[in-house]
Amino acid sequence: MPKEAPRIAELDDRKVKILVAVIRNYLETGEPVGSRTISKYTDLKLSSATIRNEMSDLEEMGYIFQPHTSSGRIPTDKGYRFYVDNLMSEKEREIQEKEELIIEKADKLEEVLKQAAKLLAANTNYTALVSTPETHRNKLKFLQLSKVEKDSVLAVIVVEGNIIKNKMIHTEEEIDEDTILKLNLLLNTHLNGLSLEEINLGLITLLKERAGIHTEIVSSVIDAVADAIRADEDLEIYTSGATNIFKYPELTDSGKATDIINTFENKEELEKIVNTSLSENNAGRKEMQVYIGKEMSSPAMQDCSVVTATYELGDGMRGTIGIVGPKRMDYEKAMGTMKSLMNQLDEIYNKK
Amino acid sequence: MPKEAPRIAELDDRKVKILVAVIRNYLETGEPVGSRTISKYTDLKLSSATIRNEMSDLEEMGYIFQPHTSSGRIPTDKGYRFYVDNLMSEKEREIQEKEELIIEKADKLEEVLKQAAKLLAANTNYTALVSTPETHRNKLKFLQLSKVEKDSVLAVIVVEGNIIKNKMIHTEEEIDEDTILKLNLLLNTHLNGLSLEEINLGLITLLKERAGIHTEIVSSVIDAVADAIRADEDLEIYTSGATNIFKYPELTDSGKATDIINTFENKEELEKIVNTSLSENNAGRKEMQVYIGKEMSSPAMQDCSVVTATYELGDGMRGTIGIVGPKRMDYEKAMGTMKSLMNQLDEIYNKK
DNA sequence: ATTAGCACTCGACCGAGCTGAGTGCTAACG
DNA sequence: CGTTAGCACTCAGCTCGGTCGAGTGCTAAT
Repeated sequence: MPKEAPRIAELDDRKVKILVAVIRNYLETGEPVGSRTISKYTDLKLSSATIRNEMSDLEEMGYIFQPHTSSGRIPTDKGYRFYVDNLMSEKEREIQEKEELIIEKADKLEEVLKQAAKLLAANTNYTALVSTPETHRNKLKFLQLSKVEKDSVLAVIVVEGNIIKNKMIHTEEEIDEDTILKLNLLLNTHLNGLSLEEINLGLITLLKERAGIHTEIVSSVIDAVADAIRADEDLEIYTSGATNIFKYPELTDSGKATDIINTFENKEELEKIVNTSLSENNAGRKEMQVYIGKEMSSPAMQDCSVVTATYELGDGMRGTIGIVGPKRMDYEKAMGTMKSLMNQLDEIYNKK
Repeated sequence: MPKEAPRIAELDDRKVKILVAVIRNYLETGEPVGSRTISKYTDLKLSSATIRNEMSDLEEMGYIFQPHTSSGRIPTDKGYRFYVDNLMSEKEREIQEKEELIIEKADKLEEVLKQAAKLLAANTNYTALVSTPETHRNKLKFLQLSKVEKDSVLAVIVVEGNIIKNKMIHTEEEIDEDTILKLNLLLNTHLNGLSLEEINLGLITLLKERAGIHTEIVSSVIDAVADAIRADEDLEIYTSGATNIFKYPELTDSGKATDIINTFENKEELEKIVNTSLSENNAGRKEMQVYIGKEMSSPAMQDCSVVTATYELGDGMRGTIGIVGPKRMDYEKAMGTMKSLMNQLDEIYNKK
């Protein structure tokens, strides 16, 4: 959704310098920045009056604006966008080298992700957001039914990437060991190696026909298994450091913070962000996305920016990691820390 | 931790009536209540002056206090305690009948609990808190190792209550099917029916000795299984409606809300609450506990009250459900809704 | 024992006035 | 012609004093 960055040509060198000065300053202080400040802050030797003229131009072009008449300027979304797209290479690299996040290798992916979120939040002072990977393109690796009790059968399903699913299936009547054995064979020969999304309703009915034995139980067990396989809607999203947003006054006032935290509690909104990030990444091949203010659909987020990245675990499972902060967040730092984290995840899961 | 309720005798009838009036009024309005208000609000025909005298007494006894000189009174923790312990039977019953929460039966316990939290929060306008049950006293019902790949074995463990645990075990060298079969037999004969806490280190070493085959792999596999069994520290706590606390001005100011929400993010503090509730319930046989302000250890919670209850799923698994709100929360309603919810959980899991 | 009355306290609210940061415009300057 | 100095103007934020009203404590009368 981020529009193509405006051609640099639109702004002459001096305007760019002034714009950067405004933005940098605002990022630091969080307060509107005036012409006088800039005439000192920058190396270009110009009086405040001149700066004022230039700023007036910049305002007309939509890069900055005044919150009220005769106060300093602050960047617009367009201003930030320009900054993010064109003007932040050196500083970022610098930070990235310094950052040293250390993820402890944990047994469960879930734990690692939670930890990653925590680290990210702690290191940036923004809110971190991590989604579990989508698995529906993954291939079935192992499937087994076991009789646990007279009337219950446990289905264990392992897909590539060692994601394990369980389903306890209650049966009306007792089901004998022999049938289970046959079912195991049947299911394995037909489903093994298929990706989860390939296992659809058509295939299942076909399977039932071939089953040979046509009792109710068998059919219902197969249904249950199919259910479990398809139930990959368990996309979880963890957040950490939600209260960090209270550190930024412009988000604290008038219930904005409440709205934002509510959004964090509400999966659907988060999913949108995660998903656009995933698809964007898929198309664009950029490793990180930045969404600024209105570039996000969610109304509660209009005063925020989000930096997202897509992580990829060897077996093609992809998930999203995000940092949510105020629009005046330190993009360099956020992106630097993010990159550093991605590198680590890479090391853990892909180098092996 | 809640102290024994003061004997009613300490307060004569009239004082009780006045105290109740103060509390009820404050619960509704959230503002200090004065003598004049009460002289109207109650049926006892007394002038404000008399009320003032009585209130002065009540203040001396520690049931109410003035936020600043010459403003109305608000209840102290002691006041609330008295109210909760002695004075709220009729209204509660009434509400409880009206409440109709409907939990959809879901496959996974986890989902049901999350849903319960959501319902609770939505219905009360407070924050809900649900812990997954502890399982360490549960008995092992089913254990199975399966070879998934050359170098990995999957352990599936089912305990009473149909809690399923998985552990993927990577082995250095390939392990043959035969060994797995033997291991399955070994583990099952020795561990089946034991409660998780009975499976300790001693037992495991004993088991290894009896194993007969003494290769490294076997030993490491057994260790991994034991690990998985003991790893019941995955006590999860879900919260819902965290931002509801913003609805109560006395919690919103001066970063209190932030502290509270932070506490919600932080498991350890929550665990404390959950655990005291569990043990309290164990001892006292009361179905619900109320903790008011300083009765909780967590400093961030000193301005809150919590209503907790312990749910019990057939197989002896117990967890805690809580409602967190301001001290001036509507205890009747909270307890009523809670009770109603517990009844439903009971129906789902215990009536079968 | 209860009540009416009175003086007093104190937070909340409101408007006035001041200040300082910042602007836009104009005229002068190199 | 771009740049600058100067000036009038705007406006948010702060402080100050005054008023208001709710509420109390105390005393004297019932």
